Amino acid sequence: MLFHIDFKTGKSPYLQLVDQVRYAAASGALRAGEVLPSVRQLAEELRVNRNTVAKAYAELESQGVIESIPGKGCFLKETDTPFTRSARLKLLAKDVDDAVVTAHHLQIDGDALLALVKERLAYFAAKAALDNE
Amino acid sequence: MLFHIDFKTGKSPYLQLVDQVRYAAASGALRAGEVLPSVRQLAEELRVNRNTVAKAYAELESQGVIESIPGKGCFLKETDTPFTRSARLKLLAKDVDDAVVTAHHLQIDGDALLALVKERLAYFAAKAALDNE
Amino acid sequence: MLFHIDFKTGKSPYLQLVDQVRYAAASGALRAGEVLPSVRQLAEELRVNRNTVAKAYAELESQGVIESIPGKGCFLKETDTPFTRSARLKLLAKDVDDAVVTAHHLQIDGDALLALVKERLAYFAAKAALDNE
Amino acid sequence: MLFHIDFKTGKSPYLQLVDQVRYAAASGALRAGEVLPSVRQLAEELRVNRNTVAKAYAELESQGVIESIPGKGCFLKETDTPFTRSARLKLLAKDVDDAVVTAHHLQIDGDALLALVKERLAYFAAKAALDNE
DNA sequence: GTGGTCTAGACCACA
DNA sequence: GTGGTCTAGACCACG
Repeated sequence: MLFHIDFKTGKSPYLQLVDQVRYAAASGALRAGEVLPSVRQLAEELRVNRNTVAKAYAELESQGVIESIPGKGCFLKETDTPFTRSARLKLLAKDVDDAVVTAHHLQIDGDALLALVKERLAYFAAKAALDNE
Repeated sequence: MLFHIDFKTGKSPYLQLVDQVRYAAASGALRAGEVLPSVRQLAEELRVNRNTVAKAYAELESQGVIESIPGKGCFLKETDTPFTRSARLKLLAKDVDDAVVTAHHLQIDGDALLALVKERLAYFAAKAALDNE
Repeated sequence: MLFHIDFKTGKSPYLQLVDQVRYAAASGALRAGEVLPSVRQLAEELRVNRNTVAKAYAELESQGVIESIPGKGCFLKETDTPFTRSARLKLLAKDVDDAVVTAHHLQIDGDALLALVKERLAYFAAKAALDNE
Repeated sequence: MLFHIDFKTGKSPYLQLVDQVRYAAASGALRAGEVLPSVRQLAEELRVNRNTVAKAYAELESQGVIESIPGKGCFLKETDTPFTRSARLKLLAKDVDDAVVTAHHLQIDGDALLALVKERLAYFAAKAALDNE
C-alpha cells in the first residue's frame, strides 16, 4: 500500500492522492517509466470510487507528471516541464509562501525555517539516491 | 495581518482560519484572554464573507479554543496543551516538504529553492515592518 | 445559444465544449473578464449532465483559458501563457500537422493550404476587430 | 504511408482511419476497384491492434465505401458522390481553424504560424520523398 | 484486463 | 444562487 487516504482531514481525497503520487515521484519511490496501480485496483485499496482515482490521475496527467495510455495503464513520466523559469518560480513561490506564513504562525524564525528546508532537501536527496542504487 | 486566506489551495477558507488561530494560540502569538478581531472586521481584512469567519469562530468555540461572549467579542481561552517546539517543527515540515516536492517537479534545484525562501522571508519581513509603522 | 453539442460526431461532448469556448475566446465572441454561462444553466441548454459541463470548465481552467471562482462563476482570463516558446511551438505543430495531413488526404496542395491559413487568419482578425468596436 | 493515427487527439483510432479512407477515396488518392492494405499489414504500419483496423474496415463496408471479399482483400467501391473542391476546402478549414485558435491562445502571431505551416509542409514533403526512394 | 466518458443524484462550501 | 466533490453504475474503445 503505497498510498493512503485520510477522510478526516477535510482535504479532497483526489487531491491527497495527487500529492502522494507527486511525493512518491520526488522521493524516488516511483521511477520514470514505472507503471502506477490501475484505477480499479487502487480505488478498491483506498476504499474510494473509481472516478475519484481517475480524477486524480487525470489531474496528474494534465500536470505532466504521469502519462496514461488507454488500454495499457498509467506511467510515470520523465520530469521535463514546459514552463518558463519565471512561471516555475512563481508556482514554487506559492508553496514557499505557505511555509513562510506557517512558520510565522508557529513562531519559528527564518533561520530555523532555512535549516529545516536544508534538512528536508537532504532527506529527499538521500532517499532518491537510495532508490537509485 | 496575523491571518491570511489562500483561495487557490482547495482547502476551505474557514478551515484555514481555524488552523491559523490554533497555530497562533499554540505558538504564543496570541495569549490567553486576548480578544480576537471582530467577525466583520476580520471578514473585511480577509476579503471573505462574514458567514465564513463566523463559521470558523463557531468551530473554534466548539473545540474549546476560544470563548465567544455575545456583545463583547471572542476571547482566547487557556491553552492547556501548547505545542512543543518539535511538534511545531513537524507541522512546518509538511509545508516545507510540499515546497521541496514542487521544486523537484519544476526542476528547480536546492540552492535556487533556498534562495527563494530567503527572498520570500525578506519580502514578508519588509511587509511586516511597513505595517508596524 | 453560443454553444452547441453534436452527439453524432463521436467526439466527446466535453471536448466539443472546450473547443467551442476556446474558439469563442479567440474570435472575440468572449472577452477577457467576461462571465461564462453557469454550469447548471449551460448543462440544461445543451441537454447534458452538469458534470459534463463541469469537466469542460475544469479542463479550460487547467489550460489557463478561464478562471473559476467557487460561489461566483467562471470568467474568461487574459491570454498569458506560462509556456516556453519552444513548448508553445511544439503544441501548435500538432495542430498544424493535423491540417497538413488532412490537406494531403484531400489532395489539396501546399500553396492552397497556405492560402487557406491566410484567409482564416484574416477572418479571425476581422471578427475580433469587429467585437472590439 | 497514406494513413496515420494520432493517439493523443481523443478521437477513436478506428474512426480516424474511417475518415482517412473516405477522404482518400473522395479526393482521388484511392481509385475505385483499388485494393486496400491488408488488415494485419495496416495494423503493423499504424502500430495499432488488428481489431481496430478490422473494425474500421467493417464500418466502411457497412457505409458502402469498400467491399470486403473474404480471402482476397478489401476493395474500394465506386464513389458516386466525390467531394467537390469547395467541400474539401470546407473540411480542411476545420483543421486550419483549430490551428489558428490554438495559435491565438499560445500567443503565436500569424506570421509565425504561416512559417510553421511552411516548415511542416517541407518536413512532410521531405519525408514523402524519402519513402519513395 | 486497461483508461475514458457520461448520467443521475447527493452533499458541501461559499456569496 | 455559484462551483467542487463524491458515489454508483453504465457503456465504449482498446489490447
